[in-house]
Amino acid sequence: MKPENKNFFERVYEVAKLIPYGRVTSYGAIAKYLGAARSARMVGWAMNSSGKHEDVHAHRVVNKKGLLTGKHHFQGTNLMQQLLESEGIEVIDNQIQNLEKHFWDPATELS
DNA sequence: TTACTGACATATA
DNA sequence: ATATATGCCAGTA
Repeated sequence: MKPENKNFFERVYEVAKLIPYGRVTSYGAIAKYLGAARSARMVGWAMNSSGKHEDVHAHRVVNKKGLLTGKHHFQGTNLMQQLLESEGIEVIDNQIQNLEKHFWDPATELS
């Protein structure tokens, strides 16, 4: 079955749901996995609508620099950071430390 | 309808 | 290395 049948957004949601505990990924990685490496913005936009998808771990999706750019869109202020820290990820000043260590690439992990 | 914005990334200067 | 410009698609004004 071809996942391509689904809409771009749904695929983004699926990948976001597949992100394992204590791992993070980047918009570009997801976009690339979906075949739209240059549509990273859409990934973030999809996350914006993730409010309808509770299973989507939007807080585990960060930009290529490991910077919590989307934290501003979360409820409070440091909710996203605390969630990541709660998973064992070290986050300082909205930036993930040891990003490579926590990075989770769908194209690699999911093949 | 067109124009602008947006949780990014890559290319070029 | 930093700064500026462009692309991607969808939503909102």
